[in-house]
Amino acid sequence: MREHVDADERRRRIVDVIRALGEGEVTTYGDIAEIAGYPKQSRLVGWILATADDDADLPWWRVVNAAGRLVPGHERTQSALLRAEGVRVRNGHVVRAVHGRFRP
DNA sequence: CGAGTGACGGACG
DNA sequence: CCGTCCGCCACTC
Repeated sequence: MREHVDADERRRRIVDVIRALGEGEVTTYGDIAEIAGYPKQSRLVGWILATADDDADLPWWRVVNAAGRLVPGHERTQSALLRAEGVRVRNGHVVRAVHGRFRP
């Protein structure tokens, strides 16, 4: 029982951090995990986003990996959404965000 | 219970 | 830039 609660807690905190991302703000999986209080657990963030419902109200397009690489299979959609917020994207990578922790 | 997998990351070659 | 290892969590077989 304890385990399930902890896992749910982690998921909840991470989702909250992602929801807090604003326009033009780009952050990495690793930073989200760290901000949520679970450093080094970037895979957990990726898993949560990958299994999240489409109507989960999560700005997934503002999350990229440490190299700035866009989500495999969603580059078109993601780059369009990011560019609409003023984020510079090139060759499937975020070159420069308006806000956020991501730094090339 | 162990191996494999994944929208990850960092160290190495 | 690519591939390999290892570490991390959750989940499937």
